[in-house]
Amino acid sequence: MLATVIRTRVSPVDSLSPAVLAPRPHAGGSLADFDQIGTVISVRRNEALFREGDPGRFWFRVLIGALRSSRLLPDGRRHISGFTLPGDFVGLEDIYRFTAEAVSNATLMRYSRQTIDGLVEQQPGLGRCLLKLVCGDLDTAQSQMLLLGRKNAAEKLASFLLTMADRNGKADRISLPMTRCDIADYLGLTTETVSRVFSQLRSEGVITLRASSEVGLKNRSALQALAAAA
Amino acid sequence: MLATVIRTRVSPVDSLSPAVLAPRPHAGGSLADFDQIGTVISVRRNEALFREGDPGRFWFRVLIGALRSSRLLPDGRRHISGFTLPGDFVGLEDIYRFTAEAVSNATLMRYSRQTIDGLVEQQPGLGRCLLKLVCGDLDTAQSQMLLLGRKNAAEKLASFLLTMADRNGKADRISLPMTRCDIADYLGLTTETVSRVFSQLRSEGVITLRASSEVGLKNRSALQALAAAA
DNA sequence: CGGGGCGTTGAAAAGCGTCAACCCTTGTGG
DNA sequence: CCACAAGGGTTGACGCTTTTCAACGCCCCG
Repeated sequence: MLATVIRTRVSPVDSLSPAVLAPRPHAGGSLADFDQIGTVISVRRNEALFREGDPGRFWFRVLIGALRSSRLLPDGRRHISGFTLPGDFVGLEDIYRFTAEAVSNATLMRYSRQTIDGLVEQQPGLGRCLLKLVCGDLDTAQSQMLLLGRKNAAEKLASFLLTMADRNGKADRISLPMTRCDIADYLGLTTETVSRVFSQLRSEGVITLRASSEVGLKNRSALQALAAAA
Repeated sequence: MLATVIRTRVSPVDSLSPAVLAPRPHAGGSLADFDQIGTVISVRRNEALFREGDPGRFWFRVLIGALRSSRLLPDGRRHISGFTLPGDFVGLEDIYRFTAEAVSNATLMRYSRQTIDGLVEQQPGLGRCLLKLVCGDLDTAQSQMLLLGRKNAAEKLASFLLTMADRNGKADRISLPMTRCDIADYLGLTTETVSRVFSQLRSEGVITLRASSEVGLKNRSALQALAAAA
């Protein structure tokens, strides 16, 4: 096991773009209050932020980089329930229900759960914000269940690429921080199948791949047709 | 489209067992306050309580019967994100994210969202209760994603049967209110595969089937071994 | 008595997984 | 500076699980 998975460093917070630090649109304004009470920390690629079953003493928000939230079956099969990207929160539970690891070197804000509970006690609007955040996560989870249970490999990858593009500022080129294996464990596929569908989409001219992690969306409507609903 | 999906009837609430009306163990005591402000309604099998995209004006709790929450792809493929059984809540969103229909004739408590918001405003503990409820739903959803993405048909059905038995009071015989098709759409399978796995488990002596909806758990540890983690 | 919904079973097909080989990049140590 | 190892990615061949398509039985209700 890793000895110390969380290491505190001096904050590079001044170099962050304001857009990243601003609350997410649907989160409501009050979340900005949290910026006062957080600590900036860093985690390195593949380090765990917390593990399934740990007491949930902190809440986190990604500033730079990306996290993955995963669960394991006893025989080692893994599923990734989500990726946490800049601006997103993770870890609002009494006891963590999954393991959170860094997909790439990442910089985070860490909020003490006690402090948050205190703030919520004072400002009831903040509680509504948290409730909305978790309801949004639930909505996302239900979309993902539809994907996992009812979409084929190409539809899964198309949905994934469109979602990543949207979260990445709706650009037509995305830089994927996670490996093919991470994507496979997120979509309920194997790395080989993910790789094959990437190749297939490229050969059809739907996407470009200048490097394996650099995806250009050449034909968005084709992707949307594949993704069907999302 | 159904003209009136919600019909109010005189309450048969006196006939309910106290266990059903009591708050769920992990929900905290304050939820009992809601019993004062609700209306008892009935829905008939296959009637919709609300539909994806409707404004979320009510919150519901099942007293008798069962509901299914489902989403559709444009071509008709369906996924059921969950079943709502006696004691469970459903519909805590600004805008409903899925369609809720009755799996069997059902009796529900209906709470106005406005009234709930007012109560939460007065009692901050209530907000924490709701947050915990939604976090629990998120936990369940993530387990289900692991199931959908990484378990095979037999493992899926074993997990499902054990979960249903637990929710049904941990008995060794369960009466399934939903059809094979509902189960299939919940587990990301087809009705044929569900039926085949039922037959296979019966032929292995793991379960009994006196009727297609009456399942006896003969060999719980075999089911648990199949379900692996859940 | 008849019809429709639901469930079961069989045979064939397809999609995805498994296994294996190979390439490329990166980083490490001699 | 180069050699080599390790991790990630791609591609091919093959096989298995699940889906698809079809037929049929059962039960309930009109």
